[in-house]
Amino acid sequence: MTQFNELNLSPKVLQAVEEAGYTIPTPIQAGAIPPALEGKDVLGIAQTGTGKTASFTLPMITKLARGRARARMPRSLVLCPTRELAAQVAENFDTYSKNVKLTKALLIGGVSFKEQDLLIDKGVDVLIATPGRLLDHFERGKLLLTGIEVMVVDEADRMLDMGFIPDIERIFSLTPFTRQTLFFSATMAPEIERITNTFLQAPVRIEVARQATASETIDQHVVMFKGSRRDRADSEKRRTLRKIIEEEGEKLTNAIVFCNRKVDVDVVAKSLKKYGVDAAPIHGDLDQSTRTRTLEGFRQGELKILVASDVAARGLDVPSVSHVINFDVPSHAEDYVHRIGRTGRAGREGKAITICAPKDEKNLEDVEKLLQKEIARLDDPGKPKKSAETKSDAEAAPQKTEETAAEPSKTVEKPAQTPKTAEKPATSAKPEKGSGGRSRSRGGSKDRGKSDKDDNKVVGMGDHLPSFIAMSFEERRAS
DNA sequence: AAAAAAC
Repeated sequence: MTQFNELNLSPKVLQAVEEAGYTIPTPIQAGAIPPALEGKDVLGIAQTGTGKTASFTLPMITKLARGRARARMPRSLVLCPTRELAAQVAENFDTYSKNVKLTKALLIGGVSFKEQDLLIDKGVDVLIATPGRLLDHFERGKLLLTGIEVMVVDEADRMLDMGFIPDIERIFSLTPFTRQTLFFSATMAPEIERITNTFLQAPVRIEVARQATASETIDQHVVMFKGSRRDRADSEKRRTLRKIIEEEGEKLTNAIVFCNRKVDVDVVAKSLKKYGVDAAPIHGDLDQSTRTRTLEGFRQGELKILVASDVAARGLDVPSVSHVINFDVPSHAEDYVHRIGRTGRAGREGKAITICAPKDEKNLEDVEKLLQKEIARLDDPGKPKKSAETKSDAEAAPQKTEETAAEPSKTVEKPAQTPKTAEKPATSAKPEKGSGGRSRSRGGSKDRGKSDKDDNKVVGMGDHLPSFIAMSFEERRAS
C-alpha cells in the first residue's frame, strides 16, 4: 500500500503529517498528490470525508515552501463556498505547515477588512477565501491575483448551487493562465464540466468511487406529520420534533436538526431551548462570531443540538453526530444525502429521522427516487392520541384525522397504535430498538473506521458515501 | 422557495 513517504512530499510536510498521526494516504490523496507536485492540473471528484482537503494542502505546502510572497501578491489561492469551509481549510494548512515558514490569510465575509488588509499588505503565500470577499478586496485595489501559482476550487458543485460560478470564472480570468489548477467537486454537473474544460489544462482526473452507500449505514426514518389545524401546524410540528428527541433518549448524544428556512432555524432553536433542550441555531444571517462560537461549541461537545440551515449540510467537519433530524424535507433531494451524511460516520451508528408534512410529500418522493428505496415510516410521536375508540379509528385510517380532530395541543396522552415503540409517558425517554429493518453495513467498515481514524482531521462522511455519488460517470449516465 | 455569499 502506498504510504505518505512515497509521495514526494517535502520532509517537513511529511513530518507534520506523521506528527498528526497519519501514515497511509486516502485514495484521493494518493491519486492527487503526485500529479499536483508535478505541477499538473488535477480534477478531483470526491466528497468531503475522503481526505480531499489534505490532497491539495499537502502538495501546496510542499511547493510553496520554496520562495516568498510579495506584498499584495499572494502565491496561491483556495476558494471555498462557505466561510466555515474556508476556516476549515485554513486549519488544515496550519496543521501541516507548522514546520514550514508560510504566511496565510483567510478572506471571508462577516469580519472586518482591517486585519485581512494588513496580512495582504505584508504578502501571503496562501490565500483562503470565499468568492464574495475575495472580489471585494480585489475591487478595492488591495489585491493582485497575477502572482497566483496555484489555484484551488473546493466543492465546486456547491459553488454552482450557490450561484458562484460567474464569480469563479471571473477569478479564474484574473489569475495568470500559467497557474496550476486543482479543482474538486463531488459531482460533475454539465456546468461544472464546462468550467473544467475551459479553465483546466489536461487535468489528471482522480475519481473516488466507494462501495458503501448512505442508505446502508444510516438508519433512516420518516415521520409523516399532519397538523390538526392550519394555525396549529407549526407548533405541533415542533412538538413532534421534541417527541422524536425524547423518544431517542440517551441514544441521541448529539444531533443536527436541519430546517429549510432560516426563520425556522431560529424558531425551532428557541422552542427547543424553551423546553429545556440544549440547542443553538446556526445559519447565514447570524453574525460570524456567533456562527464560529456555536460551531466550536458543537464540535467540543458542549452543545448537544445544532439547529441548522443548509449552511451546515455539506462539507462541514463536525464530529460524527448520533442523529440527524430533518425538520423539513429538503427541497433538493441531493441535500438530503448531504444532510444525513453528517451522521453515521466512520462506521459508527447513525440515525436520520425526517419529518414530512403534507406539502413536503413531493420532495420526499424525490428523495426516495434518488435513494432508490423507500424510507421506513414512523408514527408521529407528537400526535396526541385520543380514546381507545379513536385509536382503532386511527389505525384503520391514520390519514383521516385532520380538520375534524381539533386536538388539545398541551394535553399529554399516551401514544397509541405504535407497534414497535413501547408506550410511555411523554417525559420518559425510553430507548427503542431501531426497527427500520435496514441491515447494517457490510464487512469492510472496521477497516474503514481505522483509516478514518488515521485521517481524522480531514475525514468527513467516512463509510457511507452515497451510492449515486460513488458511481463512476459511466454508471451515472447509465442509470 | 430558500440558502449561501459582499458592503
